[in-house]
Amino acid sequence: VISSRERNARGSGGRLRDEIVTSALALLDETGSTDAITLRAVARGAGITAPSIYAHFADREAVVEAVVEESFQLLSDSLHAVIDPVADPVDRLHVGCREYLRFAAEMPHRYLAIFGHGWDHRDPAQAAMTQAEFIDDPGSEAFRILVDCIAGCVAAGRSTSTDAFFDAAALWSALHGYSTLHTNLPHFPWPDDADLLSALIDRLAKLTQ
Amino acid sequence: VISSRERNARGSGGRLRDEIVTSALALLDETGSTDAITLRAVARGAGITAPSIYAHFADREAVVEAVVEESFQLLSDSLHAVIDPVADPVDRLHVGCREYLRFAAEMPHRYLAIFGHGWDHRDPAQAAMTQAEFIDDPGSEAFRILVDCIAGCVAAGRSTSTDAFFDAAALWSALHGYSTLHTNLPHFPWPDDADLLSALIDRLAKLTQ
DNA sequence: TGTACATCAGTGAACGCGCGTTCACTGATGTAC
DNA sequence: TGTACATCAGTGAACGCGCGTTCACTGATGTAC
Repeated sequence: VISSRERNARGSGGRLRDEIVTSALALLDETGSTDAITLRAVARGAGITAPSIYAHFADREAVVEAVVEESFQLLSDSLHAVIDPVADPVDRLHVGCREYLRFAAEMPHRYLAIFGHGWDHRDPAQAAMTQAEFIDDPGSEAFRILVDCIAGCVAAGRSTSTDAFFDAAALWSALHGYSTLHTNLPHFPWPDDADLLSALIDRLAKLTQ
Repeated sequence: VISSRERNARGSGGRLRDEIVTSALALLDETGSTDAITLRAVARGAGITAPSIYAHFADREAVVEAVVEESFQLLSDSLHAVIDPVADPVDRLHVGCREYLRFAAEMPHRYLAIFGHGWDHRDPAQAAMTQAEFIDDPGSEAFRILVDCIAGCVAAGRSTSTDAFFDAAALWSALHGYSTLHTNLPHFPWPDDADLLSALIDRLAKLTQ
């Protein structure tokens, strides 16, 4: 909570906007639900009054959307930062998956905000996309990386996959399920993290040893 | 919404309790979040006034807990109903997993109420359990069935798994991830349902063809 | 250099709402005499 | 068989709360003359 703040300078349109998003992200991290992102709580955290938010966002929902978008961008950036485009494809796949799990484990609430409810961002109530459409969509960053890694393994003769999209969907499902179950059921006697991850990757990406 | 109702007879302690849980389940099914289970809305649905609920539940949280427990019981019962104990172990595994996905697809909100947030039911803030403790816990019904199916495949020489618990955890993660992603991202160009399920089972339970 | 003014970031009071929970109560029903 | 009474399922008003959103406003700051 910011107790006192100086009024922003004249042309500083974006500054308060960022502070609002930062405050909203903090609320999400603390409480674990986007429901906790109320305009009054966000304003409290940013050291302003609630009506000020309307200069930067249409309504409460727009603030939540910005939070989700920011979180998704952070996930994409994390994955890109960690994947060396010229490294061994099997290594790239392992490193990328490990980073994905790390993000989900360290920022579970942001991860759930992205994939846990809805995914209405992009297009509301529209028909399903084809695989080609989905791969070309700018919002599919994270999944595209996964498909590319598996295709790279196939090209290098390290995977027997005959359908990189299919196997990427299978692996993504497993990564997502492991992440969310691990977060929500900490009492479960989980096997060793690295062993389980390796098993999921090896078997679902059909890697050859 | 029940518009009119007769007063319950004298010794009918459980009747209103059941009607309250039914109303709460309907709210969950309609709105998709346990947050929608408010005492006033539950009462409206049951045709009573909100304070009447306190005769049967300590507070709002107790109602939500009852809803989650009821949902979990339904899942366990569905799995048991569908698994023939004397059938071919590979078939049992497939049938059980398919039923699991069916439950999650047809009652996505109940499924998420069970596994989506917390899992505090059982023991709050307690240490992780050992595998043996978890398997013996009466609340582990669904997972125990999965382990048993895989162990059955191994015993029949149809699986090369050397650690049924490990592989069950992997398969469960994948089933859970596929279920929740499928619910939350209907726009994603999912591969054929049966193909993906077969791939997950075959590879993660290490079935031999 | 000095002053009037337009701009605009942010305020503070107010609205109507649905909520969880409390409290004193009502009135039908089964039972004791 | 008739009547007084205890039981108890359920009511209705009220409380204080935090919420999203609106509205007229204030007051510091940059700019035009």
